[in-house]
Amino acid sequence: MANDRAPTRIQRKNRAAILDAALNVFSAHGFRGATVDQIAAEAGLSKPNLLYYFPSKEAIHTALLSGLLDTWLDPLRALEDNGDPLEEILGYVRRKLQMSQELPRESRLFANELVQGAPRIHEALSQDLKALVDEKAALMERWMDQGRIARVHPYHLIFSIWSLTQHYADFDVQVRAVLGEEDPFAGAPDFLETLYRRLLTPRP
Amino acid sequence: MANDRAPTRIQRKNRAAILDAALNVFSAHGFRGATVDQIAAEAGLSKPNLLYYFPSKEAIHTALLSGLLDTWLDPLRALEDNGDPLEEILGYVRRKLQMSQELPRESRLFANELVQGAPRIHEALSQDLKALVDEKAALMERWMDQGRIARVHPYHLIFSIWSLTQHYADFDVQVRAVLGEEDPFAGAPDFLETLYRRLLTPRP
DNA sequence: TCATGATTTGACCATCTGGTCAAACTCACG
DNA sequence: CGTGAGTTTGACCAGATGGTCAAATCATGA
Repeated sequence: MANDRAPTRIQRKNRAAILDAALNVFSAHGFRGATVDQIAAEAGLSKPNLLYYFPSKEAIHTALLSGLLDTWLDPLRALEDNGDPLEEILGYVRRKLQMSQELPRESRLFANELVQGAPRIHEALSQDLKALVDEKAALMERWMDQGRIARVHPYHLIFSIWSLTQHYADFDVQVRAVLGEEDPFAGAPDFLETLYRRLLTPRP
Repeated sequence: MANDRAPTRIQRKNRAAILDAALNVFSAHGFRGATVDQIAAEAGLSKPNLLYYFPSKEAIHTALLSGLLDTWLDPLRALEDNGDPLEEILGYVRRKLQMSQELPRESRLFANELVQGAPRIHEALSQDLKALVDEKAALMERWMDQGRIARVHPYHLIFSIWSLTQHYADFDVQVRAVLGEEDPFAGAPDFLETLYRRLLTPRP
């Protein structure tokens, strides 16, 4: 059995292959829409073989989500009180947008989970995520008190960054259907920079 | 059989009940995650009875989507060249936000479909939706040419309105988990009005 | 009222799905 | 090379799922 000793070479390879395949399938069909057979096929394993590495479909999903949640929140964690507040926030926007471009599957994995009520990560949202957002919102509020950025509702400001950047990954089909040939990520960075500059530049 | 003659009273009632139940189930679980039994139960019908009114699960889904697409795009259609451009756009934002508040199931239905690659409405997106957006983007571009609103990429402007408003319906769980007690729709209208005023107010 | 079409249902079916298991195979290392 | 742990698989299972059908029930207007 795959116990909790140091993983063998084969274990590492197969676990990684399974998680990658699961990311493809879960992000494309949601939890209930994904099938173990499909994940196994995509990972190049038989179904029983896959279930030798993870005890259940649920376990794969959980492993994926919890393994990715940290990565997902890293850009926000990196928002700190160094230098110019506006540049800090613009940096966060840029990093988030870049993640949408480079990790669209991860974005859609979370989008699927959230839009369906987040039954499996609700706790992480109201614990870890809330704590992190509370902290960063407080930081932004301090910047506003000091007049270094314009005053807006800090939580809604954070929501806006999430929604504006993840939109390009989560609703990629729609964006591309509307834009036609034009690459979404050509115009997005400029648009978002303009938006947040105008929103947050301190006004007299 | 339910043919194409004028629908009876019972037909109207049951079809409506089915579509309402289907909206609940599809918006909560996505297409593959929804089951016919679940929809039938929620509509207060037996499964064979439900399948007497719609030939298949797919047919229910299609009927729902195409019936709702028009409603969904109405606010954008209402954006026209009357009065002040900025107020026109703010009105659009307000209507969209109101829809997120009042019709969250509809929003999540589309969100589910889009995030999973929109296999069933891809055509409507690249035909009707694209045409409508092209038209309204052109209108906005005219306003920008006339200096009546500040210049930004008109397509990304429209995407931003979609993402910022629908976020509150689609990712409701996350928003509420982070906000705690505070009602999301308390702060959202002000935040969005401020955002679009600052973004679009013509600058010297 | 009663005949006829509309509506409803229990029983059923084929397929899919998550998961199990014992047997077979492979690999690393003494 | 042999051996025991690690790995893989074909066959299988129970329950869920989309869908069918003939028979029963209901509603309505002539």
